[in-house]
Amino acid sequence: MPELPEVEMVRRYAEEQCKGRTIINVRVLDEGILVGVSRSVFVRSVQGRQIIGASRHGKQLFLNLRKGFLTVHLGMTGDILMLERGERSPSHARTLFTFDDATRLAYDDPRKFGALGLASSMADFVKEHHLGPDALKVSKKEFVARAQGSHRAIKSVLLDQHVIAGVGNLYADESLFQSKIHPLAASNELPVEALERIWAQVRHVLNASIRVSTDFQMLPEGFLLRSRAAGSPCHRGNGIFQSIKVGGRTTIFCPACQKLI
DNA sequence: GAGTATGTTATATG
DNA sequence: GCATATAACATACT
Repeated sequence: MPELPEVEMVRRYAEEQCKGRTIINVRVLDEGILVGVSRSVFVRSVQGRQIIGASRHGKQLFLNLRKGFLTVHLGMTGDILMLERGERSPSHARTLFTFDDATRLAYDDPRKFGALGLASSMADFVKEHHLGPDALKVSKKEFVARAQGSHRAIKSVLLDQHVIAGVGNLYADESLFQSKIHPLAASNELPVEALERIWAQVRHVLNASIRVSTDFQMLPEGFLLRSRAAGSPCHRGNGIFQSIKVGGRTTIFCPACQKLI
């Protein structure tokens, strides 16, 4: 599911569905999903609290409680969904929250890479986890400065949540494709102009995806994500999309459009 | 069975 | 200690 645009969709859903509701019961079905907090402290801190909103920093989601924050990271396969009264919980539900009106919220996560926890403030959480600024909020100047601080491949830098928070494997490929930059280009060797282009494309790509509710098929023509597959032709003409590994992650790019500088 | 998957982090290495 | 690279986590699907 989850890179910044997908998490933003979940945030909106959570806010729509949960705002104003009070959690009266918590069932932790799989304790492994709790991070940095014991089951008893988690339950005690959440039970009886009202949800007053939902926030996001990069891929990290926060349910704003009347006091404190319930932190949610969706990992690879996490999702949240509201259950109507009596509705069966999904097969990989890891935690169930019951509200005062008997509806329930399920945290579902087959692969269990996600995490639930507590934080006293978003700033605290961001600091503690050394997260970089949100990919949609970072200024051009700060992005360039941060990218210049690493000699790794630019794609690895985009994926590093300590540099900026929110870009994952798919949107990193898309942003570099739109910027016409090779994923293996050394971050600190890219001209400032190229880094500025990447900054602009990261926001463009993330915003475009949010605009279509992360339905890739609804993206405008010319987006790699509409058909991200090695061997398929680049719509710009010459190239054939190629697959390589960068930092252990599958990377699709067009060798004709994205030349190594 | 092998290979792959939208993420993070502990561990290894230089 | 720092920057970087890699393995490991758990499950489903092709």
